[in-house]
Amino acid sequence: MDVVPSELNSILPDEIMDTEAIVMEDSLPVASPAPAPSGVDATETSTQLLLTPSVSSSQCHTPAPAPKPTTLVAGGLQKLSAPFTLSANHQLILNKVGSSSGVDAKSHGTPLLKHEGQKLVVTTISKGGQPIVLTLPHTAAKPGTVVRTGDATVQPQQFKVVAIGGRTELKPVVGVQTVSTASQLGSSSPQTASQNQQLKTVQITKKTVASTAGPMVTKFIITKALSSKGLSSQTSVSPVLTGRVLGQGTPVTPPRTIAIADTLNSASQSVPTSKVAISPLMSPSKLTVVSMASPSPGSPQKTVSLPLSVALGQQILAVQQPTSPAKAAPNQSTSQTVKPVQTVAVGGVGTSQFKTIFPLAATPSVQQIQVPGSRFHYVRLVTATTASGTAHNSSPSINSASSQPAKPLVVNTAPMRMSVPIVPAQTVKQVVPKPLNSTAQVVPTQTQQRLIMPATPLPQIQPNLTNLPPGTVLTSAPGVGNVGYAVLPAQYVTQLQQSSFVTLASSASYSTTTGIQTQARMPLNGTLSVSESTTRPRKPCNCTKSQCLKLYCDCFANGEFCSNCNCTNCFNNLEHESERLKAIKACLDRNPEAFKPKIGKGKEGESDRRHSKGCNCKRSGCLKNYCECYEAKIMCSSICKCVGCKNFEESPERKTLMHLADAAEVRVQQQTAAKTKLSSQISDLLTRTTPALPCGGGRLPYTFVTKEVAEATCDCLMEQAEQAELSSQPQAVAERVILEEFGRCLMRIISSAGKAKMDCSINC
DNA sequence: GAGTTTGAAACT
DNA sequence: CAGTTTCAAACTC
Repeated sequence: MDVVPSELNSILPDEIMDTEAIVMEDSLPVASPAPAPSGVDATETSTQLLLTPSVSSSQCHTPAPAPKPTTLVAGGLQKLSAPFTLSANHQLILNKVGSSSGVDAKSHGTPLLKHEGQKLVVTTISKGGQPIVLTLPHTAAKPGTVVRTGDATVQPQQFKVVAIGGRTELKPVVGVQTVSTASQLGSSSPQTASQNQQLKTVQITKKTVASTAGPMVTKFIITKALSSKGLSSQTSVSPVLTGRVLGQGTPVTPPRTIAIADTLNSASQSVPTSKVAISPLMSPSKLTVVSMASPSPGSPQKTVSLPLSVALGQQILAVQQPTSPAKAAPNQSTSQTVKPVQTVAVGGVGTSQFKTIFPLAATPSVQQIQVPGSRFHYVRLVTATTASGTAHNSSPSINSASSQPAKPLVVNTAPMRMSVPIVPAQTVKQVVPKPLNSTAQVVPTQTQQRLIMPATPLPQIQPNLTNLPPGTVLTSAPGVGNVGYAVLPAQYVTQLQQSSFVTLASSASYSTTTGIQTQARMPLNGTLSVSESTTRPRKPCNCTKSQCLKLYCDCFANGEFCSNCNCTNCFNNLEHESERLKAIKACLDRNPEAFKPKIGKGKEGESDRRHSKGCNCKRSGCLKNYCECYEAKIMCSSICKCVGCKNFEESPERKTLMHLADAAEVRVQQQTAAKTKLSSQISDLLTRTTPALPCGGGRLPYTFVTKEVAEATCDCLMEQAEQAELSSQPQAVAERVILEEFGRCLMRIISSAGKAKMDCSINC
């Protein structure tokens, strides 16, 4: 992976997004959160991972030196406590427990995970310059509210690494270890394979959620198949993050370790890398990284190879593919079979999103770009610089990589898969990337697995890196070196990859997609499943005069390309990328925060969410959707300039409206439930009435109740009725006689059916 | 579905 | 910064 120049980092934002938590609900069994050690800031939780450092060039072919925990996260090790745990179903769970603050995310050589409010930032800037950023939305504790980590009432923040592949055996985890136990790694840890490498520390720090709504749990799911042989192969190719799960407070969970490979330049051609582009999330979301490595149940080393280079929040999450033992051998010629890059695009403001990460066939690296002041992180896609320099040199040193930040960037044209979100079908576009020297091309009907990126250099955009539209992904443009970017909304990246998903799903070796989809349907907070939230169709715009290049257009305002909209003369697409970029710049010139979410966190003591600018309603009373506050289901605040506002807490009008809305919603739910039930009953009925198999079935052949049989039965009943009438029988007696006849008819039918069935059984 | 209302965005 | 115009969504009929 190439290195982002330090000077660039200095101008990039350290804030990724200002949204709600990605995932706030965890229904999966997890280890109990370890109690925070004494002295821990009760308002925060943290998890630190001990990572192996990048492998130097000399280490690629030689055994790595003994483990050497080199860096610990600022903020005090004593605050570490949250472990990774690996559940029985291959789920690596990183519980957030104790915490510290003041983490310097830009400390080179210090990968770290920190949480700021609802924002969980996992930043790894190794010596190789490879940053890892995991960002979760803010969830700042309310003033005066203290939630103690380890408190039974507080659910743990979690990172979850799930291996999907049907493995029955857990691999020993190597690599995840809290700092407090770092010293144990080299001496007592059985996962000695990791001892050959230096250790890096990753800290995950998150303030404990203290909202009145109750503790929230952030769950980050990374699904990966376990590397078949884990560490043994990783030592030569990629740095391995090693560690061990702390058993603090979780005696039932045996300490396990996980090896997380760290993608570096040295492995850029042979070590898979995953990327995730994530748009700001306003509501709980889950991110799942699907491992494409085939499971290796027989692996002697219970090791999870988890390449990690992740950026959350409208950005790129780069995750290195697990390096299989064989493929990770020093001879990188065998590494071509490794699916390298995964990209996840989680887009959409204000909606829960669930995206999956899929491997790319190519091996582009990811450059994490942090823009100061921006809520977004940007990632530049780069391939290994030159084949001779990195691809074939099995041991490029990390330092050398970091010292070459300005390598020419070339988008790898090899087939690769990128983001594969669960998106509404209507948004699906299949795109076939063109060669690098060509412009972007969208081919809706083809399914080649190449990613096309707009090749347009964006000199006019670069000065405004801090305010690119949500979901924008900066990718390297061919032939322009580091200064070339292509701007893609994450949503579009998502669209680009849809075809890959299909192909992926059809591959036996990537059967994990089923699991992902299953997870995607897991309910969040018991209200809305991820699937529902992500598959909710984006409202199409109807722009006619703005060309969808002004903020009037919701698509454009949300940083999305128009897709299946009703707009006319739309320029909000790749075909008009240059115009679009100009429009973006124009908007940013007018308002540098034009693409930032309007609904953000309010001042201390105020509601968690409020309109950033406030509304200016005059006639609606702020009780119609004309009002942006009301539309966002938030109260008007002091910064609103509305007239006759009725959108405040005690407003009787608002309460009435809310009640009506709730009632309507209940009715809709009831109707939906009724429809579902009815549909189920009909389906069941159809199943029942489906002619049973003549042989072997437990049911009688209902087909015996044919029209003729029914008519004959009716004749019999009528005959009984006539006889009763002729004999002047009382009505009650007549009815009884008719019913008895009906019973006899039924018995005959059943008997005949049973006999036929029996005969069939004999014949069969 | 057409027409009206509304308020944000854009413009002056 | 204020006033006006433009625009598209929300709303009504």
